[in-house]
Amino acid sequence: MDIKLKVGQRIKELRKELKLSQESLAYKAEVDRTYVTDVENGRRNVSVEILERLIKSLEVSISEFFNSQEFTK
Amino acid sequence: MDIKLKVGQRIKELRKELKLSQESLAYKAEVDRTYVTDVENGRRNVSVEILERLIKSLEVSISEFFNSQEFTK
DNA sequence: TAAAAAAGACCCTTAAAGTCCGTTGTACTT
DNA sequence: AAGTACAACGGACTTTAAGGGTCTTTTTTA
Repeated sequence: MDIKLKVGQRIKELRKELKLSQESLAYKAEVDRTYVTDVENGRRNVSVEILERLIKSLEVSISEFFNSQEFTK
Repeated sequence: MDIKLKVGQRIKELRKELKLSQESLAYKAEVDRTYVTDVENGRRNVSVEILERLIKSLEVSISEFFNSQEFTK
């Protein structure tokens, strides 16, 4: 599966766990609301700096973020 | 520390383990020769698609790549 | 079941990612 | 001292990520 989609799904999963809306995640990570939509739907090829901000906003470490089935090959 | 530098150092570390030159890693990952230098030195804000190609070329999974001290916070 | 909130889609800029050319420095080899 | 391999650096260029406006659709909740 496409890496962009894997990342998007993982973000959505963690966001749901925190019961955040896309808009409030966007606010925390200081990105545009519509950008979060696009990322979650695998339409954005996110850079590591933006990804780091999103992951921090989801209150997990980077290794935790990627320590998930879809990233273990 | 800057995420770009953490990523760069991790790439360099794994590349050395494989005894690859920057150029042959670039060739495997199908990125530009000069780009690998910049990434390793923390001067590039890599996108996830390019990062995935680099990680694959380093013969580890994405979770293994990030399962390293500097990414566990 | 209507209104509100959240998510998604489309389209358009511009700032930055990524490429390609060359050159330079260093270390090792012959 | 010339030749080779590797890493680093710079400038110019092309492509695309990031951001934003606005509208539509879906989901939630009163």
